[in-house]
Amino acid sequence: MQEKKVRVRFAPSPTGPLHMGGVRTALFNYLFAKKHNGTFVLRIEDTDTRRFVPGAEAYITEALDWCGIFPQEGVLPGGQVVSTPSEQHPFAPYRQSERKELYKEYALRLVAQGNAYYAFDTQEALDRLRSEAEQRGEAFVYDSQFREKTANSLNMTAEETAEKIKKSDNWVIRFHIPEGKTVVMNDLIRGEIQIKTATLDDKVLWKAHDGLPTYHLANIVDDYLMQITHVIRGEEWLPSLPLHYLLYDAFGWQEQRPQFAHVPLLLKPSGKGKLSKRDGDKMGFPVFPLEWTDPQGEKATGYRESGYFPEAFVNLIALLGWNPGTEQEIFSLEELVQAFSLERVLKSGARFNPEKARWFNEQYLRKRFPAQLMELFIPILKEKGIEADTEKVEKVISLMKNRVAFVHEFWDLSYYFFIPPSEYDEGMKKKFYTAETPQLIRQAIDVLALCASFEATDIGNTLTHWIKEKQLKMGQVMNTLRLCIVGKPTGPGVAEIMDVLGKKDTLDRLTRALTQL
RNA sequence: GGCCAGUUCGUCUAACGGUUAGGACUCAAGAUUUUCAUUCUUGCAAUAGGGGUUCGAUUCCCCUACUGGCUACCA
Repeated sequence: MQEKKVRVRFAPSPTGPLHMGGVRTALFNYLFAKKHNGTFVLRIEDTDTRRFVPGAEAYITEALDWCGIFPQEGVLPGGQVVSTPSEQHPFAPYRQSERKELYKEYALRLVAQGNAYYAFDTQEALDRLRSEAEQRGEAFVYDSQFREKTANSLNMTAEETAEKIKKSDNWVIRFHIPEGKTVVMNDLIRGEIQIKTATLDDKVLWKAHDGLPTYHLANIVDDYLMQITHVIRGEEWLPSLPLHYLLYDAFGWQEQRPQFAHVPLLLKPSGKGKLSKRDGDKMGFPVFPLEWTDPQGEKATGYRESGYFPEAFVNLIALLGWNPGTEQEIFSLEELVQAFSLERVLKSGARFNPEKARWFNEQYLRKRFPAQLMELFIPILKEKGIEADTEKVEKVISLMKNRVAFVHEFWDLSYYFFIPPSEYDEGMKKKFYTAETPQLIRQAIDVLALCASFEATDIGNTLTHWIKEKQLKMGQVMNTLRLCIVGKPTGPGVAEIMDVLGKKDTLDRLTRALTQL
């Protein structure tokens, strides 16, 4: 049998910024497509005119772009309208708002076939029924029983229906859930799932207020037209899978029905519920790939702005709800493509762990060359008013690289390379400052002044030679010198620090310590 | 409430009927070191509970509990 070429889509709706769970869904789609030499399509599902947020689509494309997840087909970064089909975009357009005209005929076809019907309930009436049911501790279901009692095209003549539609815009098209059937579905991750149609309600396919299809209709029609072979989406869609199966049946598209894979949700780091947009600020970590300012002007930080490398971000979300079955944890995008399979996607939700996220970034930071990190650190130094020569900055980075997880953490740990100490650690002073200390510092100045090359190993040798010769204590001397040049009890080796500072600065700092300690 | 799905160390996860239940993050201890960090070594820590099936259950089945999702003219 000839296997169909794999075609997957990521189909977000532009109602706000994509959060990391959404990015992960996109990533899984992308990995699956690449792995099978297929096509990854980006489609924008903007049928909800009420929740549409300007800028959200641009955010989505930019976020994917930052992650290195490039769609081959569909809506591309930059947002240009691809309205006519081309070789690269054979099923254009890819925004549902640009495809409006197309859905109506499918809705009408279902009505004509008896799989759907016009309903005339008002929003208020339904709301009332729902709240009444809720008060009785029940749930209102728009099911076969209700269907019989209310005004709709099923219990009206064709003329009456036509009349009513003509007179008012207040009609919707609902799917007619068949009675007494069991829908047997298959999910690539969860296996077989069965559900009785009696528990399903007649979902709206066509909305009255904006004259657009709902997600369910548009999604199925587009997946069919765009020849999608695999639908990889979040677990929150599992409950509508039976509807979607029934829709494929009603259209007679069983053969073209894609395979479904519902990926587990990302959960809050602690407490209840799925990861939501608000968690980030509360817990002190980003939930968005990129910074986002909502229309009300409220800002939420992003992984990019928090100093994460895109590779680290992609790596960490890939391992939430999926694992390769080996002990490898660090993966490039290419390696992920090779290793990925839907079979190894977990069924249960994954709690996001900010500490592990930090660890991932640390791993990627260490892989970077000092010169690369320097590029990122120099702007931070500039902000602090430091104009150091690149050779020195690169040396600092090399020395401090394995002490930080983020580039922005360099400053707090290495400012003393650029600014001489203005205060000295009290604890250290107590421990190492004695009556002989000034004398010791003067000697050190003399010894170091004679040090020819002033390179770390030479400084180290010179100092140890002097310490041994004078029968001084290594810890005592080194810590005293550290106190003088750094002012605090942390950092790389004293000789290394002196190397970076250079002879002049080192001696200056020692001299200054003589009067300031 | 109803429907669906899930449940292995605190967290992410491995083990697809037979393991001293493995790894990673975090934490703790030790070694190295002039300090701090790195590095290395070691340690703490889990199969939700109860029934079956089986010579043998983390693994298969059932019940309970808990968790998550859905229950819109939102996606």
